[in-house]
Amino acid sequence: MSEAQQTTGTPAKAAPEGAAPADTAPDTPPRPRRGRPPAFDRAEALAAATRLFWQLGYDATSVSDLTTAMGIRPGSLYAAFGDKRSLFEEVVRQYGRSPVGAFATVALAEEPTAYGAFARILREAAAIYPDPSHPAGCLVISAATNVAPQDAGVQELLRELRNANLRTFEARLHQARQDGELPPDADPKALAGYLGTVIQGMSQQARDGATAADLARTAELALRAWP
Amino acid sequence: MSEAQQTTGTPAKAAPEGAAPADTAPDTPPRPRRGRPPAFDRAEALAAATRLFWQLGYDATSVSDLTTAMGIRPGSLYAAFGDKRSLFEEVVRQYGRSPVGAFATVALAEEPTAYGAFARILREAAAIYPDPSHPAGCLVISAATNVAPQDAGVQELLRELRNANLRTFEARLHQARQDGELPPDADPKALAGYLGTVIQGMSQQARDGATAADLARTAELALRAWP
DNA sequence: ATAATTGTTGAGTCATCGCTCAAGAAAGAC
DNA sequence: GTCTTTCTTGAGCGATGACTCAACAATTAT
Repeated sequence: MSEAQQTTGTPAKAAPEGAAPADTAPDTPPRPRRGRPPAFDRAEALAAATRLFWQLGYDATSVSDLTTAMGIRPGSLYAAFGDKRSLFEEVVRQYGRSPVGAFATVALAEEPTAYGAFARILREAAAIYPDPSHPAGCLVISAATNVAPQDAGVQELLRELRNANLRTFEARLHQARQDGELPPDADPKALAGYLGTVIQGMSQQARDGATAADLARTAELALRAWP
Repeated sequence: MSEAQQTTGTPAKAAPEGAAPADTAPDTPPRPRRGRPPAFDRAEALAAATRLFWQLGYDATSVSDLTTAMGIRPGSLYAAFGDKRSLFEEVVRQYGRSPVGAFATVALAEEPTAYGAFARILREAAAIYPDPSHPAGCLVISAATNVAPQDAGVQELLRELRNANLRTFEARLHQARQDGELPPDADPKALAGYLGTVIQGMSQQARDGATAADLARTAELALRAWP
């Protein structure tokens, strides 16, 4: 929810409008803009930045890396995205709306039972995390684990997203207990913590070279703990 | 096993003898050294470096951070430990010999059954990872997840340690199946991957604020998947 | 046309990075 | 004592970090 916020004391002129206040228009309305048009595709540049942050993490990705991968000069980057931190936040927002970043939310919304939802989440994680079409693992889990103290806010941002996911898991499991899908002595918070632990572990395993088959076996074993 | 190795092309003069070729003498033999004695306690300095790397990770820990925490000047650090990379490798070696870093190896050596060993490992991880007497989680798991490309070797070092642990797990489980402790259709590699996944996830959870009680419940749930 | 607006460019800012080195200080050897 | 060895010190190295800015280019508005 938090917006841009400059690191230095400059009077905040960056991040003109981007994709945040899209209101009710989901796609770019063909309104002709005023000045010189951008020479690069904003979505493509954002995707390139996403790949870099996903693979290297926030701190290890330099602005020089970013401008090279995005095919633009620093001035364009700062004019279009604010600063490095704002760019990262936009990357995280977009990742959360992408299929790869939202598969858990989608499964929770679509599956009628809690078991069905979490079984699907674990099995899809096993397929998605090692998928070679993108960097291994989950960006939210692994892109800001080692950060310098001055970038602690970035670490906190992702940590809060992870813990919010845990609370969503817990709420769904609480509902399942009320529905009688889980026994009355089941512990929603404990089960949510366990499932979150397995998911985060699977992301790390994928980054360490585990294959989709490896993770699929892990997912099936993990599901045997279901009450 | 690899020793020092300079990053730049200088003819390698660093890391005089440190603690590596300790031969058969486990403690420092009281042999009086020749020149000016060091003005700092090497073990204490190493412990301070360990805390920093453990908390921030390799890249996010600067040499300036290190010298401040260790109470020495850069020249002393480089004379005593080689370069930043060698210092980190020594930190990792010492961590692997410490109680906190070796609890899994100890449990595997001491427990007669595989189940006993892995149940103890999960329960001890639940107690150790969030212990406030040191940084949260496991240094080997979390100290080199986001590293710049030029430090990829550090990432590879810890990754290899993690994968070696997985192979140790797998060997112990293979033995358990041969002993009849596990059913003939049990899959040692899959089970090792699952247990490693849970352990790595618990480390991340501890870094995200999970308490010892939280992780203890996770450990018990994880053990329910045992064949 | 001219003005206003927006984007790009390339050179450049200051801070910090890992790291080095000559000079001096503290010990044992002689 | 003097010599040799080892460690500490403080200044400083080149490279890279995130970031800025004046000048120019490309578009719409009038």
